[in-house]
Amino acid sequence: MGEGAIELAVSTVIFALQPEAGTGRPSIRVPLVRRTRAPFEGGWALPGGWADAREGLAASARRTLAETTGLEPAYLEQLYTLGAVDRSPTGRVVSVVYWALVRAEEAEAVPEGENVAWFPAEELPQLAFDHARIVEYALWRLRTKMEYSRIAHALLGETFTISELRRVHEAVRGVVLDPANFRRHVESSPALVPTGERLTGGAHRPPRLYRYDTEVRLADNGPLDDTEESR
Amino acid sequence: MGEGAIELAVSTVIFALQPEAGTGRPSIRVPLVRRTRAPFEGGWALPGGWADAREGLAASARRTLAETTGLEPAYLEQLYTLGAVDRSPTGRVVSVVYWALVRAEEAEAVPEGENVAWFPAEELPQLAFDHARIVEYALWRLRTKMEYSRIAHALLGETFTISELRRVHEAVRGVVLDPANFRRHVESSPALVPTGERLTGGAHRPPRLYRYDTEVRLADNGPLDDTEESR
DNA sequence: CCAAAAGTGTTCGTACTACACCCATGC
DNA sequence: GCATGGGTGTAGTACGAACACTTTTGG
Repeated sequence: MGEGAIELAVSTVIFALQPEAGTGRPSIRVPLVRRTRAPFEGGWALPGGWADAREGLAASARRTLAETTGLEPAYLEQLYTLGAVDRSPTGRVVSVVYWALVRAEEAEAVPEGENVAWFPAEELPQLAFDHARIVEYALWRLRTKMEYSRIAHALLGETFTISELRRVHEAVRGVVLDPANFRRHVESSPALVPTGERLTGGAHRPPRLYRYDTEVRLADNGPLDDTEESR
Repeated sequence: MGEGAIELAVSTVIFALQPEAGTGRPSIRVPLVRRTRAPFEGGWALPGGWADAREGLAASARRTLAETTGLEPAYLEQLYTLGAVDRSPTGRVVSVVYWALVRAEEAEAVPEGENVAWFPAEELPQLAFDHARIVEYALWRLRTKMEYSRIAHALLGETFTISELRRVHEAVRGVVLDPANFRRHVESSPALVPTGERLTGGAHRPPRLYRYDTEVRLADNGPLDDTEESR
């Protein structure tokens, strides 16, 4: 036993919401980086890099993310570990994949260029390795988890209106939600606390602003929660 | 970058139902193996071993399982990848952990001895490394998933009665279920098909036997399903 | 016939859906 | 004052929990 021929990599699927060009409606976007080395040199791939023996896996994810895109996600969770024998043409690579959510404001700050660009999650270019399937899985996970947990707020700013929160759900889950029922649904959670402030400057009745109680965990990840993950 | 100092291991948490000694009610059991090497020599640990560069991760899980316990699980799914820097005293080890279900009949066939033994999932001995937390997480996952998927049948034989299925749910989820409502609930699934046979030999009215349609997937694992997993 | 599990029927409460309606603000 | 999104009220419905009741076997 004891085999040294396996290299360990870490990749992250990052999601952010950005207003669509035509309509102003938010849509899911994913940042990709251009590969500067073979294999797939010049092709698009998920941000990531090699795991470092001196740091935990989540720390590696955060570090490689910062190095390649400059992003520091509000939410980070392990997704899956891929280890098919033939997934890299250069040798045996096992990838621990994370998925992350960043707030719209922070996503803006990423300097788009030749090496980093945001793509609509539904219209990705050809991706290196098995990264296309990874993104697909991450998207499925995001959608599934948004239905039963409160991760949506990791895509928003510190405070937000109920409409903004609803539009996040609508964009991610691809549905249209009844404003009245949605309001009651999220207001029933004690984690959603009104700030007392209102959002002024809009064209109509100024909506109340809310924030999430940070004491309450975003999602129930079971006994393995807040270990090296979950921020 | 490119760091070779990380060793990659694979472990599996296996669950089976075995009738309790006192009452005849089924209870969740986990097989553990005795460590034959330092660190934690002589202590109990999860079955596993080193990943082999020539096989996929799930294949490594199946192989190490067969080598250490002789078991070939009916259900196998990736659980989590642990990679804290200090989780092994001998160096940096990253473990890809799987969880599995085996049928009661197959669990019987495992020769208990000095090196392998079944323990009630709630009363485990001191475990090596961070394996105690892993089992806790796997148990949480098993319970959560049993509520919304149909994995229960992986703990039963080819055919089974609705009562047997209900007792599996009761044992795993630790609840008492109404037989009438449970029946209606599972019968509403088209994947549960009556064989036409009845289980005779009991003391009372012979119940109908059912089996699961194997065409239907056990659980929705999203786009990453039936890759190298899910048998 | 009796005990006990198999299996059916019915009621009740809750939670979600749909939608009617009032409120408050900028223009 | 009117258009529009913010916010409240309410009736209809689907689904699960509780439980009474009938059926079928072995002893």
